[in-house]
Amino acid sequence: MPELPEVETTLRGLTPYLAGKRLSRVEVRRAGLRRPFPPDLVQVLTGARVTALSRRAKYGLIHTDRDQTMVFHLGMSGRWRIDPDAVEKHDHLILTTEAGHVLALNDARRFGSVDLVESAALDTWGPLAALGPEPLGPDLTAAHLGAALAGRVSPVKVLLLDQGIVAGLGNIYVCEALHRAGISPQRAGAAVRQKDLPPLVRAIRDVLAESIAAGGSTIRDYAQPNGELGYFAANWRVYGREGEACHGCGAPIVRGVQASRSSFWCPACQK
DNA sequence: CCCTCGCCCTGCTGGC
DNA sequence: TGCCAGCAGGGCGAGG
Repeated sequence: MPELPEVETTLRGLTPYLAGKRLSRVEVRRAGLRRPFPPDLVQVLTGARVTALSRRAKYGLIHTDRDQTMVFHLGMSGRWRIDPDAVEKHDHLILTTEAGHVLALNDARRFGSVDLVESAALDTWGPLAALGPEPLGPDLTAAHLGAALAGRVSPVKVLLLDQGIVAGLGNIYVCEALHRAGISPQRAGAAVRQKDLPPLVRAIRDVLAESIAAGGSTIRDYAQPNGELGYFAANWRVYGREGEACHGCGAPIVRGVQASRSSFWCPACQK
């Protein structure tokens, strides 16, 4: 499930193939994903040169020399396949570069998206404008988090999934960060104490940075046609571990549903 | 404004 | 072996 670290790893994998390169062919194989593809997608991208790649939250940005930026979201099952042996089911968009490399956007569940946005207006484009601070940047502070959680009755787990509070966290990394910080996902936002905030910020940063490092360590694999990513799964301490022993105290990890999504936590370590 | 819920979509898993 | 219900969940809109 692509969250911030997976999108970051994806962009690092794509950069050598796309940055500075001209797109010689753009093939759309279905009308769209979550939303229809922009009607002028092929026209705008064909012959365009990619000037840079970047990330905002879980969005990947492919900047071009045509004053338009292609913004993609991987949703639940999206991934880019690099130089695949053959076109596969769910390869919805295929870019070919001047150098002959093929990049296929594959998304079985089609929760992802592809948009074209005026490069000069990226910051004001709706989905990006509403985002909170980057968790690995300087703006995610204990003070910011404290202000965002203050007075909220929603569980801290649900609030951390809100992209307007912190941009880029998903279900897995929220569960992992809360475990590292010793905070129960069920605690109300308003019940997160001042002294809990710096450890929570640190936990968020640490788990994301460690996951990116793990993804980066398998970036060589990413460049293979099968496109498999290192998903950091071996390092999950609570996610998907219902009934297994907490690495910290040995108590069994429990699972609960919050806002229609699974939460995993250690009831002994997380209060 | 705050909060919850349901929808979208398909591959995988487990039960029978 | 085959069938099928249930589950996975990010973003977004509807409704209380």
